[in-house]
Amino acid sequence: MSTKTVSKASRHSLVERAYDEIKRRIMQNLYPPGLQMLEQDLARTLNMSRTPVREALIRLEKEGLVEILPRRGMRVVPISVKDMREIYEVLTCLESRAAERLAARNPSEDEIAPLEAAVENMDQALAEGDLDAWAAADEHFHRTLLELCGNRRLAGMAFAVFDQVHRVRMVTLRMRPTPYQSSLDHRAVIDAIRAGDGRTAYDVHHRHRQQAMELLTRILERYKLSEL
Amino acid sequence: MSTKTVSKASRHSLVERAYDEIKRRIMQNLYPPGLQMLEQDLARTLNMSRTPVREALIRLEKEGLVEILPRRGMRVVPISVKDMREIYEVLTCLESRAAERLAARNPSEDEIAPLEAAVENMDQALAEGDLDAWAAADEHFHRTLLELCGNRRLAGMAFAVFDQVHRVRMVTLRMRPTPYQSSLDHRAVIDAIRAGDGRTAYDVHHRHRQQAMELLTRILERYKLSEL
DNA sequence: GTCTCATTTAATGTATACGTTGTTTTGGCC
DNA sequence: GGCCAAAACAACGTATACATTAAATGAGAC
Repeated sequence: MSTKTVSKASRHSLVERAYDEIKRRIMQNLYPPGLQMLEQDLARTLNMSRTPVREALIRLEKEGLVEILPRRGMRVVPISVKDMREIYEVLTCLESRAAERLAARNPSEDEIAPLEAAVENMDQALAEGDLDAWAAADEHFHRTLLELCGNRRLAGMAFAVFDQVHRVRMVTLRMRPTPYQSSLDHRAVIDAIRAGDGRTAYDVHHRHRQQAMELLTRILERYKLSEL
Repeated sequence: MSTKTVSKASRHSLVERAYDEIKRRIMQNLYPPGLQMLEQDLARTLNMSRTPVREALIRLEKEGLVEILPRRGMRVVPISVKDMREIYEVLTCLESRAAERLAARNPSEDEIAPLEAAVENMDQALAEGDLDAWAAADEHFHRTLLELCGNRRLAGMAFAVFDQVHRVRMVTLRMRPTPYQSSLDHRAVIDAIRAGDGRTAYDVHHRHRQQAMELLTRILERYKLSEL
């Protein structure tokens, strides 16, 4: 395998490619929870040597997506109900705080626009019965909220746990009742942000996340999905 | 450098040694903020090849202690006032939630004992005028609170940011007024935990962290410590 | 003197080599 | 047939090799 074969305009490093690709496969459930794979096999699959794969795996382990098993390669971390609750608890804290913070710093209408747009997309997707589009728009709202909050560390940490439950959200998407409530909640948060009312933004979003967690918990238990 | 030279009962891997050692040097300010160092030099210093050093650096970067500068090695991340506020904001959220959670799950007296002991040590250290011992005991209280809270992810994330400000706490330790208030706050949290009063535990600890942040901010600004 | 561009240099990013060690398999014994 | 020890194997952890490329250097024009 000559290094010249990498001709394809890859201004990205191999580590980055390995990282992106493995992460994508995990998030899209191509590498399902519990899957074990050797460094060698990953390297072969990705058409590179073990070195960049190892470095990508270390990053993914720190993000909680993967577990490095000495001498047995890596394992895709499965999410139990308990894990899910842990993650949502963290998300609840951090995102609510983000909403509060954003309200407190009185953002311009331009900054709020993407939030508004995301909620519009959620409603439209629901009207069209396109659950995948709804999920994408909802995720976009949450991510934007975090990006706007002005605390990079807080946002980064929330993103990490968000990615950990992405798969669970996708799998359970069609097991939950139609999520009409979400855009109502989000609009209420936006209103509070516009009004500069941090307290309300915090409370509304906090309740929103809390309820999402309870819902997911019930679904996982009802469908006996002990590990995802 | 033969691999057999590693005779010294090191059941730890080299990556682990590199990680621990570099982290220690950063936290103890032997590698001060802003310091740049090449992988080569680190490897030479630690008496190992670049491979384990690189892997350790990736971990440290994910923890926010170090920045990997492509082709220029690593840099010890300096903490600005803004960073400090970001970190304390995250700590405030997460730790308060930990306190609330711990109160809610009604811990046994055995579990509470280490918290109690930590506060005792803080008081004793203050009585003896031993600020370093006070800082250690205070840190111990905060860490124990997180360990007991029952949410591993929450605790892990809080630990990470806690480590990021450790250096700042140490440097400013002797610039702040004698911290008599801390043990009062901590005892109030313990009382609330004992009473199963999550709300109070949350509020008291939240205020405690918030005030610590304001104090640190003022100190950094007064002493013109723009980056630590 | 300084600005530009080619050349050189140095450190990296990645591949490969290799010894170590945990695991599996084999063969012998009961 | 089942169990245990020893050998074979496999994968890793680490070291090393090497091509790449960003940065530094220097020559030449103005």
